[in-house]
Amino acid sequence: MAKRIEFQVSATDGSARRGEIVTRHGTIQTPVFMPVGTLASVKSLTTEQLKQCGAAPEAPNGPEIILNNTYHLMLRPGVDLLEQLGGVHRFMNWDRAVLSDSGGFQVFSLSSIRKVREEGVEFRSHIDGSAHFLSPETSIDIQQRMGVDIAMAFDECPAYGLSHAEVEKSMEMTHRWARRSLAARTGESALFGIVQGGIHPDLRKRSAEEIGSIDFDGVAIGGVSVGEPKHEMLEVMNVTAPLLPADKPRYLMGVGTPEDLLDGVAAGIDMFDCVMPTRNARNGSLFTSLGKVAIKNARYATDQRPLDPNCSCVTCRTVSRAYLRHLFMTGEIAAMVYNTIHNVSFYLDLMRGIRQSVASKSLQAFRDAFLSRVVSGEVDA
RNA sequence: GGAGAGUUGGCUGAGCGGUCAAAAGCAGCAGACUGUAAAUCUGCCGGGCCACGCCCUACGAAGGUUCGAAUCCUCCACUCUCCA
Repeated sequence: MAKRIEFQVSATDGSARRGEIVTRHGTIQTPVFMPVGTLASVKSLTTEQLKQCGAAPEAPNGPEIILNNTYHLMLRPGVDLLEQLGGVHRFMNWDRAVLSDSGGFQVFSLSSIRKVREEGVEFRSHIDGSAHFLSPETSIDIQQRMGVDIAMAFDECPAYGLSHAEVEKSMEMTHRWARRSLAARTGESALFGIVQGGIHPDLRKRSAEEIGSIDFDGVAIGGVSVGEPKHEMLEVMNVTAPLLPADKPRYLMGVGTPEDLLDGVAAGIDMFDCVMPTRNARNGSLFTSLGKVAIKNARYATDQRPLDPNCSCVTCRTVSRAYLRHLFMTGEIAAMVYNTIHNVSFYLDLMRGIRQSVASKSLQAFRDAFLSRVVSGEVDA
């Protein structure tokens, strides 16, 4: 069988890497941000609208890869149906790459309705209470049957605040699950392992060595963005990233803010995903080149300027802040559409800028310029 | 003309002698959101202040009963329903 993905680094800037990942559904320029489409949908956008995100009018727009979620799709519409309908790509008319989360995050986020055992995790459906089981074997099976380009090993994402001993125990199980996940992989999906270890540097080191020694197609840092303080997340990232294999993509799961992305790339991360641009968009919190805009704020009621003067997404090209505020305040669906288009575009544009700056060895300058603009507070100027 | 019901903070609407500056919802103002149980959640929401407590003005208007009234009585104004 041909390699499931090919990863190549074309340039570096310090620890930062500029590269690309070739998949069966197109090539991904890295470092990359992957919008989250949990239920085979980037919330509030049609697949066509998603492809219109991003600012470069001449270039192919839209993300080159998105996420979906094993647990959520397993419940609805169910993997049998997805398989019967030709997989997630065909299902949502998406011809670019898809990475699926294994359900490991739901071990954390749905902790109140699940039971973890060595064999796997028993979930009670958050929809109807019915029992569902995910293990390394069943998770990988589902991900493969969905036809994703990149599957994730099934891991246990531990909560923040557990003791060293508890995190260690969890991590060791995640390591066993990692080997079981790889053993279960039989299809064409690439498979990434996930490093755990909480906020403990010694555990992160052990986990990076263990996961890095397994024949995965890429390695992820999991277990962050679970409520820990920012500096803890950065420390985990900075301790772990350098220990990961240099010839595989490195994926920081669930991160993050624009600043986090800059820090992550600087630490040598190649892939990110986060619900922040999409969720915040629906909640009226918009990222701009000049800082955050809470579009519901009264001061935008008569503001006829574009949301972000430096953005050329559909939203910023066509409507005013005043209109966006009106749509948001009145609960119009279009508010979420416009807001999501912008936030996703902003993230894609940010990553494009980051990639260019790594290629030209100017990431630090790019970062400084970006942050000085964002903190200057000129959104309302 | 007759009988009855009602008038509460921007709106709807609880309260029916003290624990009421007055429930709840909405609207409004602000904040949060990091591998999505999120178009969600949280806080504020009469005014003032040397502000975790105090003062002022408040439940249609005016009088009254009472130690104490949004709550009881009198009268006035207005609104609504039904019967002629």
